[in-house]
Amino acid sequence: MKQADLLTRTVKENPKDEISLNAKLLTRAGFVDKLASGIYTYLPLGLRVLSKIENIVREEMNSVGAQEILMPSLLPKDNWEKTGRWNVEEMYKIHDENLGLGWTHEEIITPLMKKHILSSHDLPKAIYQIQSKFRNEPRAKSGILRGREFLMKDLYSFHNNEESLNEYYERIKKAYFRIYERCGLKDKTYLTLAGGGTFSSSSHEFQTITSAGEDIIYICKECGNAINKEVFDKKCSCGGKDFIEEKAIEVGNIFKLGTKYSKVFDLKDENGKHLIMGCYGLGVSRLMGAIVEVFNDDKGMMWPKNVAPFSIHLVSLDMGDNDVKQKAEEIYDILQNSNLEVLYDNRDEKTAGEKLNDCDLIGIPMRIVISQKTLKEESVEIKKRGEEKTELLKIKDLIDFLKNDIQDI
RNA sequence: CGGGGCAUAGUGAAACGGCCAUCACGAGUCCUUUGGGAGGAUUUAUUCUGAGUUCGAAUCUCAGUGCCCCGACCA
Repeated sequence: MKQADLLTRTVKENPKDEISLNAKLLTRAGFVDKLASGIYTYLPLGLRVLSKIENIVREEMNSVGAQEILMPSLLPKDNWEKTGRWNVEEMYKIHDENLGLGWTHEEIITPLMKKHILSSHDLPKAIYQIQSKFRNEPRAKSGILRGREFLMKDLYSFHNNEESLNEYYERIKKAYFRIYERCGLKDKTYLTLAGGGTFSSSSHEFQTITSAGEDIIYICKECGNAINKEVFDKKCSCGGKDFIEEKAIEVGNIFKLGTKYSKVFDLKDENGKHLIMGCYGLGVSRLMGAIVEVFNDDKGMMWPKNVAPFSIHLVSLDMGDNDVKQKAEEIYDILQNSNLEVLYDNRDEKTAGEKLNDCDLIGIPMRIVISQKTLKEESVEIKKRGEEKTELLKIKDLIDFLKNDIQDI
């Protein structure tokens, strides 16, 4: 992608109407645009990140045998009245229609499964979707961390015995940790015991430590897992004695639903036994916000390699110099042909300072600068985001270097 | 939903009830510039909406709307 053609440009000033760090940085760098409170457009750079996270989630869900579908967002009233969740605050309703916007999908997936799970031979099954959810939040806040419209992965599993559900529940825990690891959040994310809420006796949250978080968790020094405040206040269980209190943002939540919904919609096996369900949510757009909150410095964002909008930011200074310009174009073509994702700053009217500051703000993991100075040495300058160190590298060695080192970025 | 704050150009800010609403950045055109936000010339507004007070309102009053923050809420 040539930066001169990119839809968005960066801005120097923080938006007046955003306080949260993720909103400030994402807005200044042109990743998102706020349309209304808690409602954001994902612009080209932002969408690239969102899609990468989405694909990581998708791959990990597929790896535990879950099958992807896409359910509607516009949902008829009947199903919701059966579960008593039509007149809840979360639900946006369409005036004069018996339709509401989906904020969760048990009411849809459960009756849907009646058509496809015909006997215990069809079990277990795990079905998920990645879809925009709508929630009438009493207070949207913190940029893309808590929105009224947001992207969420919701997975539902169906079983005819506890062992099967428990086994799948544990597999999902592992899959979730692989997702957080691939997003660079492994060291910051804790499995957290949560209260049963309205649904069930067993639920876990995945909490990422950040001061932007809304929740308080207590991390057990002995087992490395955490307990949320609600549970902690009730009983200091888990055996451990030493806890560390941290602010955290909930980036995932898994539940054992039991038969709550299968009973309402009469979803059962051939023996007339109601199926047992599990439910596993993960906020994709919230995860993106959490990553920004964790990885940044005073100059901008610092994307982990797997979710970065591009893996290389190629910057050409001295665009007035034809030799530099020509060489930069050449390098860009070579990188493109090597299937590397490159944002190429080919803007000729921008000063060096502006271009380099944009690199820091946008936060692509590796920066390659070519200028009169480097060209004299037949080299380019390599710098990783977040490191001060720069090194000159002969242009002829560039591709080999990237092939070997791109994994380490 | 309770409490607080804010609303002026694309963005960020300034302006005592009184002259043509000012400045910076951005953007457009022309010229010069290029290793950490460069210089000159020129262009860039329905002061959120509606009512009211006043000779006169960006400024005061009332109502509405929107946004942010704290709390409550929250698969």
